[in-house]
Amino acid sequence: MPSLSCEPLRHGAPEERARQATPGRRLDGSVIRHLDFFKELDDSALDDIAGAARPERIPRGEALFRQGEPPHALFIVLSGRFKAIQVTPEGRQVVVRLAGPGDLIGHVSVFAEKPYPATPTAATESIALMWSPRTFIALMARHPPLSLAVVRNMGRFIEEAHTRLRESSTERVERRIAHAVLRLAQQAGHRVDGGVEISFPMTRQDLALMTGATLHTVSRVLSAWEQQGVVGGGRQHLVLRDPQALARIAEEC
Amino acid sequence: MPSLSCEPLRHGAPEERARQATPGRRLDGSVIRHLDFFKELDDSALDDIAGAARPERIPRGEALFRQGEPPHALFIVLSGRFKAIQVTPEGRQVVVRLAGPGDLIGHVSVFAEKPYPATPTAATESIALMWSPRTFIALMARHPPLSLAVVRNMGRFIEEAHTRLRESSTERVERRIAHAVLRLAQQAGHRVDGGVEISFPMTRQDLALMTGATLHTVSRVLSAWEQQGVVGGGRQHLVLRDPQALARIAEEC
DNA sequence: CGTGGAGTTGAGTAACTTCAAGGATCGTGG
DNA sequence: CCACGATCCTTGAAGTTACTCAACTCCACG
Repeated sequence: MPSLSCEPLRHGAPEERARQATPGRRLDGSVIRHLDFFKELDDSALDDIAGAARPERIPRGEALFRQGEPPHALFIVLSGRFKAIQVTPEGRQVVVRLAGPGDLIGHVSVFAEKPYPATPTAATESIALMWSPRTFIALMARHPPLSLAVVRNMGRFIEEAHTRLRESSTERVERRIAHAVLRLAQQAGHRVDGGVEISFPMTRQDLALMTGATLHTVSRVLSAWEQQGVVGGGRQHLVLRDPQALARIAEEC
Repeated sequence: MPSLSCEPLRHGAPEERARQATPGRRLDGSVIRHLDFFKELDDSALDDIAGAARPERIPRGEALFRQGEPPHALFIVLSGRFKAIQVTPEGRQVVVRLAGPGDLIGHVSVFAEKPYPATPTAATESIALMWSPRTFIALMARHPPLSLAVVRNMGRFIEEAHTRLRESSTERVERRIAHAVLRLAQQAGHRVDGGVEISFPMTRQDLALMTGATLHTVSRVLSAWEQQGVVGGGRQHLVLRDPQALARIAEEC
């Protein structure tokens, strides 16, 4: 791992965390039953798992935790969206990941017993469940299917990382952006008349951070696409008008 | 996932696999006890795990399996080195990973139940243990610490992927190469007089595939470093003469 | 109605790639 | 032992992509 010596990390705005933990009674399995992640688990396991969790509401713009902190918890997203931003020692940023309902956050650090590698910020108001490392590991030992679910989830995770890695080293910017937009549409798009809309605020800057391009290049590319009627929308708002055309741009032989 | 429609994948040379499975008796825990990966497991568990495995000897240049195949097994490296090469739909290659003793191979696909995403080729003569998916999943259920070990291992995996992802989108080629070489030295270097030697054949081409650069650029960069006395060696052979200098190149603010 | 975040667009340029040609090193078979 | 083909490596020159720098517009929101 590269040292952090070069420059003190800046962790975005220094706002205080004032998250709201819903107080009171233990949760039951019903809050997580619908999530794909838990589909192999039976009701009593679900109750056990949910019962050990603490729910948190995270307002837009707030972070679940911050890069560099020791991993004190792991989370699963119930609703909303997070973008995980990693800051390099030189102060550059990268969006390493987007997470939506059913995605685990922080598990990698918890299992590896290493500091969180990125800061996951709520892109929209979100709700997540939280467990302490020990609690969760105990749950895994108690419910083997949970282990398997974690492993499967991490597998998908790795696949995505490798896909992006491959893209970023073999593909030109325009294509990378096309892939990123298609992935976004798949993960977080909903149909509207005349296209698929990305259902959370997405700036050119974000797209740039996701593709390893600059804000400027992304803007130029999107402008060109807009003229061709491939995408639409403006200001933190993206609509895919012609997915086929975009797919062609992404895959062109 | 991008479709594979563009062009039929070429899988390198069409040599037949003539691997040698050591025949005969069940293995016992002694073959895996020394591996870091298994350090949380007790002797009876180790015997159980090793006993269910089949050892394979893989000569240099042979593949453990091929990209696109359904995952019929997962492996752990006992000795040797593999490089996992992914071929893009357009026919470009990327080295997504290097694996040495104690590393799992194929687990991601097995758990995700998706085709293998890359072809791991032995960079030197290697020995690996093999399990069928069902066997291994049963072992995990039987030995919770094994699950945990898998999860931890995948965690490190993800971290590395993210590090590379970040590097490849924020760093210039020279630095990416510096990081790659440092990582190599760390993972597979041994001290020799006047430096650290990478202990398996490593071509400029490989380095290029690992960093998303071209063979030519890598060659130029290494030539420059050689003149400065930072690295040495030739033809598939790399010696780090001045790790400090390289670290400076890699981290420079 | 002004302020700031978000986006656009142009001009210049650096970093890499591509193209091209040739040199070094290895293994193999005569 | 030497010639050979196959890899691997080097280096120059030309060409491109996408970045940097810079100025400007648009819009939302207080």
